[in-house]
Formats: sequence, structure tokens, C-alpha cells
Amino acid sequence: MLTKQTAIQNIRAFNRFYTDVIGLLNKHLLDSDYSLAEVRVMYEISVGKEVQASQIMAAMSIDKSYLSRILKKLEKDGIITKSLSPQDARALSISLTAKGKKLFDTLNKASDHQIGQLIETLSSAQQQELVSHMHSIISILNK
Amino acid sequence: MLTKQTAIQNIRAFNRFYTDVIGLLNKHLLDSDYSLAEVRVMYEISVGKEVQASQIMAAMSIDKSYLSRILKKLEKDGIITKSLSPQDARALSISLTAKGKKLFDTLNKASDHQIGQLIETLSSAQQQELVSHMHSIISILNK
DNA sequence: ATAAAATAGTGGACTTTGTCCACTATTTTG
DNA sequence: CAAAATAGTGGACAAAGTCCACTATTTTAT
Repeated sequence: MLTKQTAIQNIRAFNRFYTDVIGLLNKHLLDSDYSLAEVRVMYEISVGKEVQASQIMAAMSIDKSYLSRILKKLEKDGIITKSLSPQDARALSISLTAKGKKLFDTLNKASDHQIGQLIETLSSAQQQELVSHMHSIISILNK
Repeated sequence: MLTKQTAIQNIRAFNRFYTDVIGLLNKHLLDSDYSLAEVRVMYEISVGKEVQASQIMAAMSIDKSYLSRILKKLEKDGIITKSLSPQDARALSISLTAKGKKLFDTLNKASDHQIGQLIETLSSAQQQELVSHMHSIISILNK
């Protein structure tokens, strides 16, 4: 039976390992014109369809001023549109433009491809096992 | 039977989830005088006992100029000592000072504490399961 | 109804973090 | 021993992120 201290050390080792995995997977985004944060903003808009800046802020725990600048850039690039929320004149209603959807889709496919490479040497069974362990971790940590 | 595409989507969901976990755990370091990169450098020196800058570079995939500045700060703060390697006069031999060891130990304990909080509501059995899933992921991905 | 407090977002000014490149000093290779 | 490779430094800059003050609304409490 292992102690809590041992568990902690093992979790830290995993964190170091997985930080590197994530870093590796995200590296390809450096070749795009958009930063990790910008892509994550697009993701939040994409899943929410129509979101307010404050919702993105909450989802990402990002500074509102920083977010404001990101949204400005994305709007300038024609990736998103901002319109005043009808319910609340302080708030913006943000959504991806057709161009934005297309770009996001392209970035997504590139990300998928990266992960595809990560697991390509694994058998189908191993891939399923991997996913299963990930689900378990999420479910344990969400307790 | 799930497809590879489904596996990829699940892995991406896990990555988003775990990125947040890691972000949360690292947040406490913001209160220290040292950045994530600086602490990671201390870690590399600590596990290597006596390392060269080039080894840290390789381990962290960090720019050598950036590393040089980090080491300069750590030396100035009395955290590390740099001495010329006897075998190679181009290279530095770097190690933690007593002060550096103490600091690193303190930071480590704080990190341990963070993880302790993350898992404190879990039963001992659940903690072991968590670690076991983590080990499995490492072992699958290292194939 | 209305004054005070809260919320949504913007922009200025700044710090931190990270990158690129040219350079010196050694060591290795052919 | 000359050419190429390696180790590290520092200048100059770019990217990422933070803090604060501000305007414009909306909500809350009296």
C-alpha cells in the first residue's frame, strides 16, 4: 500500500511528463498566425456558438483586457464578429464568421493530425486503453 | 469499437482538461519570486546534482540565451553556483547552493501541498487508482 | 424612482517571458 | 592544423500577459 506522499510524487512525475506531451502537441500552432490563447478563444466561441466576452473570460480564466485585445485582433482579421447583445447593451455577442469557422476547422485538423501522429504506432486496442485511462482520470478528479 | 478519430477527440478533451489541472497546480508558483521555467531549471539541476547548461537546454527544450539569463539570475540570487567544467573549458558545471536546495525544497513542498489538496477528497484507493492510470498512460505513450 | 454598487468591455502603460542573432572561446573532426 | 561543431553570453526585439483607470450600462437596495 502506497502512501499519499508517494501518490503525490507520482502525480508530479506524470505532470512533468504530460506537460511535455502537451507542449509537443501545441508546437505546431507556432507556425500559424495565432497563439494558443487565440485558438482557445476561437474554440470557446465555436462550442458556444454565440458567446459573450465574459463567458470566454470565465471559461479560460483570462484577463479581460487581454481578451479584449485578442477579440479585437480576431475581428480585424475577419475571424469573428462582435455585435451588441440585445438583452444587455454592455455585453458583446460574439460568433465566428464563415472565414473564422474555416480557419478554426483547419487548425483543428492540424491538431488532430498531431495527435494522430502521437498514437499512430499504437494498436487500436492500445488507443482505446489510453482513452479509457484518460476518462478514468477525469472522472476521479471530478469527484 | 471506437474509431481513431473518436480516440483523437477524446484525447483532445483530456488535454484541455489536464491543461487546466496543470495550470491550477502551477498557479501558486506565481506567488514565489521564480517563474515556472526557473523552477524547472532548479529541478533539472537538483536531479542531475551537477549539470551543464547544455544538459538543461536539452532536457527542457529551452533557448540557450534564455537559459543563460535564467542561470545568471539564479546565480545572482545565490541559488546556484557556476564553475568551469574541468573537462571542457567551454562548459559550466552548475549546482544548487545550500540556499538553493533549501529554496527548492520549500517550493517542492508547496507543490506537494497543492497536489495534496487536489486529491484530498479522494479515498486512498482512489488515489492509487489515479496514479495507476497515470502510469498506464505514460507506459502506453512511451511505446 | 433613484443613488450606489456591480458588471461588461476598452485602452494605456507596463512587466514578464521567450526568440533570434551575432559574437567569443573552446573542442572536435578530417 | 584549418574548418566545423559546441558551449555559453548579451543585444535587440517580439510576444504574452497583467494592472489599473475609465466609460457605459444594468442591478440592487432603499
